[in-house]
Order: sequence, then C-alpha cells, then structure tokens
Amino acid sequence: MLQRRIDDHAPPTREAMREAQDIFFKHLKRVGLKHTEQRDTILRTFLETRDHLSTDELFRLVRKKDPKIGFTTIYRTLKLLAECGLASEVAFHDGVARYEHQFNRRSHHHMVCTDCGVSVEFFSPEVGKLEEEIGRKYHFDATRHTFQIYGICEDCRKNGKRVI
Amino acid sequence: MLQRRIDDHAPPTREAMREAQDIFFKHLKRVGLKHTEQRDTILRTFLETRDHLSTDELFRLVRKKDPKIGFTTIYRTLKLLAECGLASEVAFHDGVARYEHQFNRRSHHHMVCTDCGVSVEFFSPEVGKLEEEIGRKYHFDATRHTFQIYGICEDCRKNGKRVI
DNA sequence: TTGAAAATGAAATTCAATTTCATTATCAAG
DNA sequence: CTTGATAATGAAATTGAATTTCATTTTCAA
Repeated sequence: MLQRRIDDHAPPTREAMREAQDIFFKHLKRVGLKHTEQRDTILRTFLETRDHLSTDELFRLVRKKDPKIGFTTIYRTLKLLAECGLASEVAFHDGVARYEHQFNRRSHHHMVCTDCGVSVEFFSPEVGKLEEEIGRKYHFDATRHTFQIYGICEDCRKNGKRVI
Repeated sequence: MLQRRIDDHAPPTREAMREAQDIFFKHLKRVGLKHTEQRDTILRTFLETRDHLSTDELFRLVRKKDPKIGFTTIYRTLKLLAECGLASEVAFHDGVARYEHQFNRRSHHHMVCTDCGVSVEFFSPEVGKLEEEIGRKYHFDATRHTFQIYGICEDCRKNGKRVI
C-alpha cells in the first residue's frame, strides 16, 4: 500500500545531521561495530525523509546515492538505527515493516486511512501518561507502546470506494 | 513466542454460545455463504478460549475435536469471524497474527511482556474517546484503533534475563 | 431429488524477513 | 605505515507465515 504523509516536512539542518551521525557512531563504537561509508550514506538518506519507509523504499532512495549498496545492508542498518533510538518501527498492518526517523521529533502517533494508506500524525500526551500508569498498576516495567487509529480519510469518503 | 494470559477465564454459557452461533450464521447467510459442520466446530472451539490464538494454535485445538478439519479452513473461518465482529485481530508484533474472541467482552487493551510474551488486559475508556476526538479533528471517519503497551513483567524482572 | 454454487483441504505459491557465506573493508596495535 | 583479527558487505539462498489453487465433496434452494 502506498504511504503518503500529509504533514509538513522540514529537511534536517547540517547541524542536526552531524548530531545524529554522532549518536549513531557512538552507538556503533559502544557495541563494537565499525564506521563505514555505507552506514553513513544510509543514515543521511534516512534522515532526509520524514515518511514511513519500508526497507525496500529506503533501499531505492539509497541506491540513487550509491548504487552499490545492497538491500541487506539497508536492512541491517535500519535495525542498528532502531537500537540507538534514531529510528522507530511503525506497524501499520499493511504487511510490511516501516520505519520513521525519531531524531528531533516530538512524540506522536498516527491515524491511517485504511482505503488509500495516507497517514496523519497527531499529538496526545495522555497516551504516554497512560503507559506509565498502567505499567505501575500491573507491575510491568513499561518501555514503549503502540497506538494507531484507523479509519477513512476525507478524500476517500468523498471519492467513494476505490477500485484499486 | 508463547502466549499465556494471566486474567481469569469464564467458559461461555450454553446460551452465549447459541447467541454467537446465531450471529455467525446470520452473517454467513447475509454474504451468501453456507452453514457447515466445520465452521460450527471452529466457532465453538474458538469461543471456548480466551487466549490470543494464532491460526495454527486454533488449528491444533480444533484438530482434537475433528482431525479432518484442515488448516486452510481455520484460516478462512477466522477471517469470517472477524468480519462479523466475533473475533478481532490482535497484533503483538511477534511475527504471527493472533485473534481473540470478542463476544460478550468489554472493550480492552493489552500490555505485553517482550521477554516471556505474557499479556494482561487492561481497561481504559479514555482511549476510545481519544479515537473519536482525533478522528473528528482531522476529518477521518475513525473505525478502530490499536493500543498496546510493551514492557517487562514482574516475573521476568525477578528471574533476570531468559536464556531461551 | 438435483444441480448450481460454495466449501473443503492438501499442496503449491507468494513474499517479506532473515540468514549464509565468500569476499572486502576497517582499525587498533605494533 | 603495515598487518592481521574482526567486522561489514551484498548476492543469493532460506525461512516461514500468509495466501491461493484446484480437484473433489458438500450444501441447499428450487
């Protein structure tokens, strides 16, 4: 399913980029991995997006910058980025894993159109509080949550049922 | 990943069972499908559980009652049950789709231990309100939501890191 | 009773996710 | 600088849940 976003998109500043690279390479050092050209290219490409990218979609973007970088490396690098908090997985239940970058982003959630796949971000601090509260109540060490709302967007409602 | 639940479990009354069967067979009729022995057995088996079952797990349970029923029929019947609201999919992100029955169940959410897989239900009416509110704000016709909290349960925290 | 339509289930297929492995690159120590 | 141990890379193979196919059987309205 196609994955547009209807929110605005500010490209990262040079400074933000350097800060993110710093986080990534400190993480690599910490877990005994190496700094490579490929990982850097992938990180930079990823930060320039604000979409919800599947591994394959990021692969296509990275390929424009360096056609020699393989799918497997994208796949593994996304896992590393998720490990150090620069990326997070968003599960929209359309059969593929998607990632969005989390650098300098406010905590947010998504509402997804089940017809055309478009998503909107929304902000809802209550949900974070709920996580903490419920965790405490049931003696879980709550680490994260997922919250998505599904429905039909205005456009799809107007245009009627899609054929494809 | 194994999927225990730590909530209580009341088996369905004979009356509840009949009511659910009624909903299912009315649905079948409505969409022009037929009433079969297999579908009835699958529904009854499903209602007797309150776990979060993968298709394969339900298949194993059904097989005890009628070893001739195949996996494919379970798979298709679960989709039908979801269509008429008797089942709903719960995505715990452990790589398999799970279903829980929704008949005579209060609206609830799950908190899942990322170590051992155990889950607890919790009740949080605020989340439903939030769905409605956000939908209105962004002009979506909101139909459903997913909300899960992930963390480490008390047992796993005490026992330390699992080996398996 | 009957025949058109649907259901069944074993097997095959699909496809994203993940692993394998031979080759290449990184980098800390000398 | 070397060097060599260790990790990274990427093409290809594998995995496994989800889904489809298809020949046969069952359902049920007329």
